[in-house]
Amino acid sequence: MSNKNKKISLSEVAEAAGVSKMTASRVLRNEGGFSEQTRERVLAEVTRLGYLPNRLATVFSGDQKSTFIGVSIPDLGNEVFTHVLEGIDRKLCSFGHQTVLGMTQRAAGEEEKWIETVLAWQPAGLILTGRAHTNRSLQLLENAKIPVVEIWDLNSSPFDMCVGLNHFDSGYQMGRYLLTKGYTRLGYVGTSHDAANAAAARLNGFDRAIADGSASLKKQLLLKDVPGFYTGYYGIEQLLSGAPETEVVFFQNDNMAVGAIHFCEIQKISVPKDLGIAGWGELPIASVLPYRLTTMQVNHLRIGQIASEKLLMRINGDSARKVTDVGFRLIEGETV
Amino acid sequence: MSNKNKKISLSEVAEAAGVSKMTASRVLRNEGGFSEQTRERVLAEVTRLGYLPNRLATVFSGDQKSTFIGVSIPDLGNEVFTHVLEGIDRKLCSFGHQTVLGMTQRAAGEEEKWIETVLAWQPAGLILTGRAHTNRSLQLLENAKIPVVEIWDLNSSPFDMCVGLNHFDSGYQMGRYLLTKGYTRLGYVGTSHDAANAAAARLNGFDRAIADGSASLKKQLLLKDVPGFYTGYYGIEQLLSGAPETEVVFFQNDNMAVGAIHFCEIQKISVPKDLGIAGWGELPIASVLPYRLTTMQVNHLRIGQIASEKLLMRINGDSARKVTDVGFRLIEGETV
DNA sequence: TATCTCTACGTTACCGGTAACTCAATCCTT
DNA sequence: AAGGATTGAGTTACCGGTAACGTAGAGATA
Repeated sequence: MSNKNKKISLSEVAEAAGVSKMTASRVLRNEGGFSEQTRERVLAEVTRLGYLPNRLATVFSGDQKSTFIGVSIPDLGNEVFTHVLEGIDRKLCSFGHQTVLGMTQRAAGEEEKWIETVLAWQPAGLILTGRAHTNRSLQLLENAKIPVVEIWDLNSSPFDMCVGLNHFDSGYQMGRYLLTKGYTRLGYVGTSHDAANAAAARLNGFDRAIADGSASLKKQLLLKDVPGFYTGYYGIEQLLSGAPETEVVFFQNDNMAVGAIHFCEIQKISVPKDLGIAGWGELPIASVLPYRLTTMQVNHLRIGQIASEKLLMRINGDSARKVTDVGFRLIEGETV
Repeated sequence: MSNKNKKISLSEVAEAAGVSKMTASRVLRNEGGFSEQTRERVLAEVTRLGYLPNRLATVFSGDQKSTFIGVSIPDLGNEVFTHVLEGIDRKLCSFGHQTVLGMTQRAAGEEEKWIETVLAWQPAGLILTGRAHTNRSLQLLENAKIPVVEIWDLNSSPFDMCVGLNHFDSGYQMGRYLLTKGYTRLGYVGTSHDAANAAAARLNGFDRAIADGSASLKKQLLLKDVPGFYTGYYGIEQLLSGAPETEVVFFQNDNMAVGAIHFCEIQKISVPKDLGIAGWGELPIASVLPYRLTTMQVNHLRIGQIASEKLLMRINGDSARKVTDVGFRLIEGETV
């Protein structure tokens, strides 16, 4: 039945049906210009031979547009980005597009290499996490002439389009909030691993708020590890041993904050009486706590959905807003 | 500089360099048969024009093999599968392949549709989660003549290759373990949402162990929701209100188990004194607990890595074992 | 000097679809 | 009955690369 390693092409279907491949093509696209008899014969052969069209051919020849969308995210291990990716893929799928994944923050220059590879496949558009790109990356994007959405950190003058939130501002707001709570000796624990440098922007905002309020950032710790539960656990230990007078600590994300709370429980440090803890991102892990974690709410899924929507609009020739701010919301929990 | 919406092709590079496109092609592939002078002229034009090869053309013409790998996972919202996906993408990337993502378990028949779409792009191989496929899906895979790896649930006679663990056995072992701990009235809480039906297999195994031990499964609850923290929280509440005499509950995964423990804390139900709790999958969320959760350890990342390795071997013409069992390990925690 | 080989190219054909064009037979119109 | 429109096709060219083959000129060899 099936010839060795050779896929059935439209010509073979056409030949089997006794028509030219152009006629077969017309039948399959229901373009008209064929008789009912011919239609049935062609479709019968399609089924019998198990014919599947080769999208490579149509896209390559320029007759159809590609439906690939390249999506680069820093890290699947980071829960934050899997939510974003889920939002993206859901939306893209429902509009008949395919997500070509790239994890690009394991090594420097990885993004550039990935962009080059994926562009060679003629994608219809690109979604990139973060706003830092090499010059050559920008040149490649320029030449590609396809819509590009940068997500996560807001960029008032993006390469093309942008969806995210102002991480600096969210850090600043958290700083202001902690100051209004009466804290004067604040700490920060994060990692140097953050992909899009968004966490660094949050820290800068936090710093600025403290400077504006003339309090002091006693200690900031940047661990060389992934921003997870354990990093928070050991991070708080390390911070407190170096700066035991710290009154409140802002963490890179909720996972780390919850790790820190776990440490406090074991060490009988009362939260928030002895030490305040604030997280960022409103991750599911925080639901585990018997009280509400003070954190910053961000709608990750929505970032992905909006990014996809903008891209699809532009692919369809419509225009889309350059910058979309999804914002953030301070959750006044019970941990500060 | 850049012509409207038209990408630079090899012919244009060749023309600019004053050679035929064949010669330019030879230079780019470093195939030999050109002078140093010609090489320099061609490469200079490549840089100047920002030429990027069109992989669609070479793969389409059959001169090169595709480097796409289609990967279907049920749900990115389920942490378990993001770990598997991470393992897959890391390995594939490092061997120059691209992951084309598909989330296929939101609606029935979604997988079949996805397979058809992705096959049209001539992927080099496929990784599918789960072992249940429609007849037409199998027919499509048959015609495609590319390697396929089914992951997650073990299948002694897979379509092509298979990596995973025996979910039935893992449920059985958990059941046996709980019986040896002296429990006689056991419960189960899961969801009907489980993608690959692997959770159903675990429940069957659990059931069998209980039957073999002549204890009784008092109540099993299948919620119509995602298997997360909240589902566990409300699931245990519902189960206990219907069967308060239950002594121990096995959950579909750790997230649900931790949610249940949270409920117990609030209700002043002592774990494990008043109620035993067992999870499955050893997810990071369990690290939040001040004691070790009784659960089943599974190396998710490794499943993805092995699946990719087998696929890559077969793509390179080597043979690979049909079935790989990554196994599981009971973690005897402090919650039963 | 005639032939032979090697170098550095150029030419043609092909992959699998579709657009654009062509064309014969039939039907309709006045 | 002649001319025009419609129907149901077939033919050719093209997309961007590469394999396979062809070839002119230079240098080596007999």
